Amino acid sequence: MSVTIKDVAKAAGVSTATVSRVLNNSKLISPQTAEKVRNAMRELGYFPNNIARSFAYQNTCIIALVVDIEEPTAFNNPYFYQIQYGIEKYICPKGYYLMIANENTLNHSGTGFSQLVFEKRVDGLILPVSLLNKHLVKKMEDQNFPFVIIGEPENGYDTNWVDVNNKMAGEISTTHLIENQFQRIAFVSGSQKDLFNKRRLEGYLTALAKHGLSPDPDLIKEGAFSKEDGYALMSEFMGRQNPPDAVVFTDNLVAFGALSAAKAYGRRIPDEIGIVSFDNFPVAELSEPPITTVDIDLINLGIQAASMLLQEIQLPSTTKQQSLLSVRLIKRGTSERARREQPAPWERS
Amino acid sequence: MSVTIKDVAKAAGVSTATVSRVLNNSKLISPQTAEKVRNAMRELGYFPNNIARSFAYQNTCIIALVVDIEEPTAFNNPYFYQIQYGIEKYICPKGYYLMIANENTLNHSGTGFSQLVFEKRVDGLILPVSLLNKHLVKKMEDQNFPFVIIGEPENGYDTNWVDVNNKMAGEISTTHLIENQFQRIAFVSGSQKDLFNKRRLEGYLTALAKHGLSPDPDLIKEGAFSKEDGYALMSEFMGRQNPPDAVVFTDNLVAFGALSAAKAYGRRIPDEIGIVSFDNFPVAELSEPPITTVDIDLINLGIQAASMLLQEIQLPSTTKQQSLLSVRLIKRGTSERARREQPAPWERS
DNA sequence: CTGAAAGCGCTTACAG
DNA sequence: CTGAAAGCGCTTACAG
Repeated sequence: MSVTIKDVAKAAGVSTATVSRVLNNSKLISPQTAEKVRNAMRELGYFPNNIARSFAYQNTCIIALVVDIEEPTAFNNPYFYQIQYGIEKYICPKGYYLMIANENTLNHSGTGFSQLVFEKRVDGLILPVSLLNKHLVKKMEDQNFPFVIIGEPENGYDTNWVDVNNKMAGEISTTHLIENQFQRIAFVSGSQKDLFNKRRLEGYLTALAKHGLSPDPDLIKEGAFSKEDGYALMSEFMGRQNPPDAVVFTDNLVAFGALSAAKAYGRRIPDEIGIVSFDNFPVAELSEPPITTVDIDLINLGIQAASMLLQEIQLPSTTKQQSLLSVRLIKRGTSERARREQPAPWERS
Repeated sequence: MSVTIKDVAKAAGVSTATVSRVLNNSKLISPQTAEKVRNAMRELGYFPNNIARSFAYQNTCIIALVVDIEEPTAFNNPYFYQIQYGIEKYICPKGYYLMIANENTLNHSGTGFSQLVFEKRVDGLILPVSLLNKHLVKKMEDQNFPFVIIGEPENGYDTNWVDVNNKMAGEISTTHLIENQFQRIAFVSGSQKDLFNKRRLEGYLTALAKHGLSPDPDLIKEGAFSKEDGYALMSEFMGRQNPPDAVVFTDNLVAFGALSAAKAYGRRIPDEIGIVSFDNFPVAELSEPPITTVDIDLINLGIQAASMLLQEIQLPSTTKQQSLLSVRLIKRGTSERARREQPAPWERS
């Protein structure tokens, strides 16, 4: 059907081995021969058949990102997609391609993502920690199959993983509020069953401790997931005898709802209530005032995961790697109190 | 290295052809033999090597979605990702896998996505209309390479494509405002160089015409892309002698900004100004009041594209298909005027 | 119903 | 520097 290495060999008057060597830029080939072969390729419109090449090498140069998405609300969270973008961006210039597999659909039609591994459809896997189950990992390790986990596993499980520094996120957000003279800082997270939320809480507690503030259990809440949860929680806070004067939220939408509540109750932001949240999307910049957030660079997280995986594919090692990415605070209107009415003369720009 | 069909054949005391037939559920095989072979597979822990299978069939059972994303703002738009989800969901149960290729990164490292085609890395392609250039399409057509375009091409270009019914979107949103007794309805879109914006405008004009309203050029604006654009435009509208009493926006964020402006100017929504927008994400539900939108089912768009592509792969045809998906209006607080103070008795629930 | 053999299009160790 | 040949692990037309 299409032009093969054989046709090129015949046209150039050389063997297929020589054509193959030209394809692979082998140093053994004389410039004249290479030239001749390349001309033949051009004339015939030859393209190497990657399927055959894969077969000879027994690899695919494909890695898969396994995701775990149930429609439709997951699309409000671009989490996986930024990671995906980072991965693709990193691997493409290195000659690798990205396959996307959704564990939910895979499971409906087979044995889940392990088929990708055992049938040699991909050279490596990046998967969220939520899909890490010991049975499967055991199998992959037995095969020396390269994989990287996104998200820190529980119990210091020894495997390749990358994560953002959630403790740092909790710490810098809290410290920022403390530096803005907030005194009673509450902490509102999702489920404390999730390790990343535990880490964030640790960071919050560390920041308080470093500044000699003692934590108040009444100010630590978990299980908030929606705008409505945020609204309800903030309302509850404001109804108290001794309410917090600032809140760290681990979720953007929750913070958005809380901000609405604070405004509805007539509180001035940030003078009377300070708010800091995590993640920069979707609403941090849209609210009035815009919300100070800990920005998490998920594109970079993807890049790190991909880099770790390709390294593992190219030179397998028994030593596992872990990588924790730092985060940075984007200061916006919900947290920065004016400390004096006028800047000092030397501070004017 | 790993277990092959040969090992299974030896263990089961049959030929490799027989093992292969069992793998493919051939009807020719006697139940007893099949049983024997399956047992051997189980004992040896055999998995078919998909690379070899691909090689024999000369296909990969992979299709690629080519996207066209530049970081980082594109992540605020989940457009591609919902489509991606729909595609994956459709193809996975049919034994196909999804590859993601970003034209931007591909171009940096080679000849763009055409390498996917010519090197036989994928069996088919789904690509956005923005990447349709005649040179490439010509090549793919010459090869009978299956592909589907997302988005209606200009000039009725004859190829397989899917799109949402943008004209319908423009029409139902405008009609909805008319039915709520709005009289001077403005239309604000992105660039009218984009066909989908032209189609939306057509729909708007059609709705006006059907209700005997004549369009006013002063009320038709293009080139709005951000929250800030929306704010500025709405402010400008409200400063006029004869301002619009409602606006159709083709972009969510623009509508969000416009809504802020209207509120800042003390207008009551929807009594004094009606607003309808397109797309349901990210802000339509978050604003106060929430914005009435035309919901575009991008997951379904992905499913339709995938379905069309697999059909093309499985039974190639010279006839091209086009598919236009209908849209529906989600009525929210920015458009529905109370027509009477009290519902009629028979309407009370 | 089953097997021997050719074939899918490359790569590469070996020989020269 | 180049070529003949074996090999990567399946599938399938052909013969029986």
